Amino acid sequence: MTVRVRFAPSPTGYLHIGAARTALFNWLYARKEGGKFLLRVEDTDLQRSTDESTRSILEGLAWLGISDYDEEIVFQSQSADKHREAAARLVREGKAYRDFTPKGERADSNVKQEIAERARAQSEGSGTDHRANPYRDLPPEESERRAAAGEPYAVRLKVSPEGRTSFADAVYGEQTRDHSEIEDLVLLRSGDLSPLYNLSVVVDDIEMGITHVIRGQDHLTNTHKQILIYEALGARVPVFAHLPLILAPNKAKLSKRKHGEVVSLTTYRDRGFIPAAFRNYLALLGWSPGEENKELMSLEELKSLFSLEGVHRSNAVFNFSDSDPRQWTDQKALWMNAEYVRTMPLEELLPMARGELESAGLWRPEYGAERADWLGRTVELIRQRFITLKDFTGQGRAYFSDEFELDPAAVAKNLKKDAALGELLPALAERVEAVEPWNVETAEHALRAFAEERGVKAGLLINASRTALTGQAVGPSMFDVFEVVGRERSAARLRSAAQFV
RNA sequence: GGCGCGUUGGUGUAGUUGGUUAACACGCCGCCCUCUCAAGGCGGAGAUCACGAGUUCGAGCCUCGUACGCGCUACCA
Repeated sequence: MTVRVRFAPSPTGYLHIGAARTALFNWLYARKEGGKFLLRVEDTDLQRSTDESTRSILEGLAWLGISDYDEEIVFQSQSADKHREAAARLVREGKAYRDFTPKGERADSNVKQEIAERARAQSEGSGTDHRANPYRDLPPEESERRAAAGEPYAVRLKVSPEGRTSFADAVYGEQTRDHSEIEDLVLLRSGDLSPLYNLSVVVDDIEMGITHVIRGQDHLTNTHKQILIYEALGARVPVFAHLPLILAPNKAKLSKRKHGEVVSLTTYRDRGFIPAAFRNYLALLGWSPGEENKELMSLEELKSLFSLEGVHRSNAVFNFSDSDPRQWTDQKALWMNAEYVRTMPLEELLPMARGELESAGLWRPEYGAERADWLGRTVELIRQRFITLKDFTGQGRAYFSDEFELDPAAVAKNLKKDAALGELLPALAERVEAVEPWNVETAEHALRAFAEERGVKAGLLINASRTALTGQAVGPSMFDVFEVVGRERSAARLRSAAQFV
């Protein structure tokens, strides 16, 4: 039997990293097993679902490299009739029943509290009897009659009072639950008979032939209910694999509302992350290849090493700080991105650098033509100390534009350090202009000779030059910078920097 | 409240028939390199493997209990 998995996001906002990780694991599993990866948009919540969310989720997945769905995308809202039919069938077969209890109002805000309070109240009394519904054993004819008369009803699954349901989770192992703990869950809402989540997923998963359900651990304890639906429907129960949750630094569940942008996948794209790097990082949240504990993995390695056995059971903390901009997201994610930036094949990085330059208005046609070699050399040089793609237009701006700001701290450190620089810099500029040919060696020779003549340390001029030419206090080896920036531009920048001394 | 799941340095993880000083990565500190900062190399701090019992010659690995965390419990998804 070929493996068929699906990723089933609900389009009620952007794709957050937890969901992205779920998608990634599903996809890796499918690719590893030579199976099919499907996508189903769970847009049954009409109020909250938007097309824009769907687009943004698809976009996020594509950014991660996941756009090769093996079949057409399924939109759950279009299958509502099927879900209703399934419920109707269960009623006919006596496996579900109509509940004519008037629909109670529920305050959406404090549901959890309400549940706890209700439970407490019940346990003080006779205990919880999930089978106490007066309509559970209504004769079929009467049920039909009342329904035909237009009396509103909900449809509930008739869970057998005896016994227990269990399944072997591929990650968490054997999971057993007694039926006394499972209520007769509602399948269809009263009134409009719209299907509820548990019914919809099961019917859709059956319809799509899903063999392995890989999803967040927050679904773990609902799985028994869903298995009951599978069984009532006479369908084969898939393999379930639940994934540990990704938590915020305070160990709370990662939420869009509380944690905002850091948890949105598109943030990483927008802030200059490399898809392969972030994918690599994400894969390590809750999974490891074991053995050597290898971390840097290419897509091919990820595909071949991934296994459900390597998924572990405890929740992972996604570490970030909203007070420290240097740790705006997980440090390891940042490190990994930097690692990719400086070690990935240059020809793969170049298009990304180009994209950054273009969006900052710094791209020039000659970079793609006669200056292509220069661009390659420059990118190779500066990428060594970059962390994200944004650095190409941030701290790397001076390599591509004459309009750049001098970092005040760098000015203080390297230019205001010695008043003599006010005179030295223009003189150095003059010397620079006379160098022929212009390359790393000749630039170095010229500067060192000049320093010796003037009786100053070369370091003074080197550091001053760095700030003059790049606006920064830090950067690549200065003579490489001289070469890449060019003789005339170097001279001009040395002259204009004198005013800051 | 009930039920479930989890707990290895600050974080991500390895540790798969129980067997000497608990491994790797990020982060942190120091040294080397050096024109700066990274990278790289070397070294270091940091874990009584949540806690308490038990089984055993021997437990991070097995059993039980406790604590803490998280999740589910809804005519939300």
